[in-house]
Amino acid sequence: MSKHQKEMALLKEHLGKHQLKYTRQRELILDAFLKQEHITAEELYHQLARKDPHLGLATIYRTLNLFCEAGLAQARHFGTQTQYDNVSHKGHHDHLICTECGKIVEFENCDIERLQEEVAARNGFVIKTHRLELYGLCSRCQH
Amino acid sequence: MSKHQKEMALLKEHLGKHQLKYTRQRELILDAFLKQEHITAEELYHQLARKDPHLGLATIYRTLNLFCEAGLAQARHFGTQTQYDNVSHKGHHDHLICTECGKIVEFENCDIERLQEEVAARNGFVIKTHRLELYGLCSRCQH
DNA sequence: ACGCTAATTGAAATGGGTTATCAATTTCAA
DNA sequence: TTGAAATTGATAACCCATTTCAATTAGCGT
Ligand SMILES: [Mn+2]
Ligand SMILES: [Mn+2]
Ligand SMILES: [Zn+2]
Ligand SMILES: [Zn+2]
Repeated sequence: MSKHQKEMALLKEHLGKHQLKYTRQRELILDAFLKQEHITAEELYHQLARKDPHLGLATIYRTLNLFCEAGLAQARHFGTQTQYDNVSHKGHHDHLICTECGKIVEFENCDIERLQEEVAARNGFVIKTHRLELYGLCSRCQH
Repeated sequence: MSKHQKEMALLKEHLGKHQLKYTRQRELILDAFLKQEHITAEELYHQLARKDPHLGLATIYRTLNLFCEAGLAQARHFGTQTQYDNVSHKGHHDHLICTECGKIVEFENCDIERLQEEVAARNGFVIKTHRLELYGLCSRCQH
């Protein structure tokens, strides 16, 4: 029995509802994707090149977008590329980014998260996702 | 005396500090930019095409990036394009975005801003800018 | 005012990430 | 098993933004 029973079931449910097919490529990509917390299409492409050198980059993109629609993944534009977050990993975090050297620090702050919910509620919104990025200079680049 | 005395002074200060020049094009773009709350490079390009049909799009991009460095503007990737916010117009604000109907609510929350500073300080960063976007469903789209 | 040098410009080419196209292949329900 | 419909991989197209480069211009020292 596979380790990712639940996610595979979720995907197959989505496929069934939309007359989509469960292909060898989708299985391959799903397996690789679920091992990650978050990954880009290019990274996944290079990882999978070993298992199947003929797997196309377009298929990776198509499949990751499919995962988003099925609720398995969540796209997050980061810098120039798109990160696809594995929703089944619970580790939400935000980012501190040094505009000088590119250093990135991940952080989590539940007070901020709570205040975001309050702001949303005050405006009648229900938040599904969010992005918080702080740009500045790291300690090394301040001099 | 121009209406945008303060912003022009800020720009000229930045130019002086970096051996940059005050050109006809930069003056033209500054005037048009300061009339907006936020605008894309393409929009500005079309607006200014009437005043100077030879003004190049590359110059618009270069100048808007210059404005960002001088602190007059703030770039915000929104949808597929980049919005350049006029900092003097509204001051800083963040966004609540409905993923269903596209409704956008601007908000400001100084508690969140303060906590951001704390997170940054704890990691040795000095924040220059940030972006906070909350995606979800507005009250109308929740049904 | 003049001349020099470095910054700036416009037009066009280039870039990077993503999506569209399309003929060949594969899935899966009948 | 069969065949319509979905999928695939290779590649072209996209789109916004940046880079290139020769010609022009700004602005300092004289
Ligand atoms: Mn967060
Ligand atoms: Mn803010
Ligand atoms: Zn740094
Ligand atoms: Zn809505």
